[in-house]
Amino acid sequence: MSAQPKKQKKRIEEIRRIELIEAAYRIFIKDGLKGLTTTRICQEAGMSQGILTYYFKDKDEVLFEMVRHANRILMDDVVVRLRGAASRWDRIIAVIDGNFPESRFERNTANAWISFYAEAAHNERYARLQRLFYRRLHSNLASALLPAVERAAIDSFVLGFAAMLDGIWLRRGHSDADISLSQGKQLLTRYTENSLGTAIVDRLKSMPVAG
Amino acid sequence: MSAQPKKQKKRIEEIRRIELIEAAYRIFIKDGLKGLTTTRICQEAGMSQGILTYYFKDKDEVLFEMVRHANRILMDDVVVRLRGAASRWDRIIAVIDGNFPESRFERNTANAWISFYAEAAHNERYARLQRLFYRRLHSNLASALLPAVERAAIDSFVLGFAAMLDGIWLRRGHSDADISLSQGKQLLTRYTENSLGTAIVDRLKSMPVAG
DNA sequence: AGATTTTTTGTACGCTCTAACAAATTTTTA
DNA sequence: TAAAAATTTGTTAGAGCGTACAAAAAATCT
Repeated sequence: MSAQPKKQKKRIEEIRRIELIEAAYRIFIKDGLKGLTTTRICQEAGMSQGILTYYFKDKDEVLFEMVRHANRILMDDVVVRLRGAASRWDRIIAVIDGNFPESRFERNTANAWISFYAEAAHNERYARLQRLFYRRLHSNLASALLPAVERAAIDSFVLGFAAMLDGIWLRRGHSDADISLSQGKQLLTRYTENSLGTAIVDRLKSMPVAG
Repeated sequence: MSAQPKKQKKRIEEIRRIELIEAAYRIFIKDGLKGLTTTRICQEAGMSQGILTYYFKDKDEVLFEMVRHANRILMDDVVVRLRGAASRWDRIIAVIDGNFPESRFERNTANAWISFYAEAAHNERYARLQRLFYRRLHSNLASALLPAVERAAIDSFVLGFAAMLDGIWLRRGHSDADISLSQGKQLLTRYTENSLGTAIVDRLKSMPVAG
């Protein structure tokens, strides 16, 4: 067996896996975890049912990869914005804006993630992802605050920040009309300003990011 | 047909319905909506399977009544505290304390409600309940604020309040260790103080509730 | 009271959906 | 063209809901 076919095989396998993950993602956004059956995933991907367990151990593995995929889409947004941030305050705004992507802040996406949260209560793998997401948020915010705010205060601040963020998405799940993108951002920005106080906010605005 | 037997029938029917609803509630708190199968509900109630559709139209009706029952348990707490509130500020504290009942602020209960939120995305009856819950919260807070704060400001405040409240419960669903009861109350109290400002808070503290 | 009817309770079956697997078929590779 | 890989089709086993029906109990009637 030469290297060529082996590579080819690997390539096709990778392609199929990605196609299935993306198909699962589309269904996830449309109907949440509830709509995700093996049959529907394969159908959405334009393949026959049995193919799923050929490329994945089981359905759970697809869903797990799909959630990582879905999160990466959101996180890439944050990463790009963080790069463009000049001041430490801009970094916080980058986190806020990144967590409210124009094109994705809508009912279906919100509900999809809520269904993920609900599932995480019974699924340890999902729960671990959830913890990872939280640590990332904490780390992103801490990196903007750390020299100006002490650790304990940061922990408490992030706790409230995350709660407000999740709560806003939760409400968006009710209806697109209940809360708008700008209202969401405003609530989080105000929370941040109020929690930190004007003195620290002013300091953050004048502090460059380079360590 | 005399009135006596007819009355008797009504009574037994009501008893059985309540027994089933309470059984469903116990399972709901333990395992969320996911754990609620007809078989398990009847088993928990100490009855046989088929009984459920004799007293209810279908499973959905039991679940619907169960959610109302579950919400009433939480709301009674709020109502009692509201009665005991002397100042308008005390009414806000009553809403906060009532939404964090000592005995029920734990992982399982939180996750049960999250599973309800997830379901509401696809179930119009649940969605209507959700809206009702939100209106109640809005009304409770507005009745404490209305003379001192204008309508538009109240709407925005309640939006953030609800988001923070839901977000805190959501985090409690992750783990009992992530956030404590007192931390939760503190976050909401601080949010309220910061949003309204010390001037208004002071006014509310000195305003009696009697209209 | 004894028979008859109604109400209540318990059981069993059928239908649908789903995940996972196995066998058969097609396609690709050597 | 033979072997290997990729894909499809069909099967199996299990869970859950709802319904139909059987059994038991209670109420009513004569």
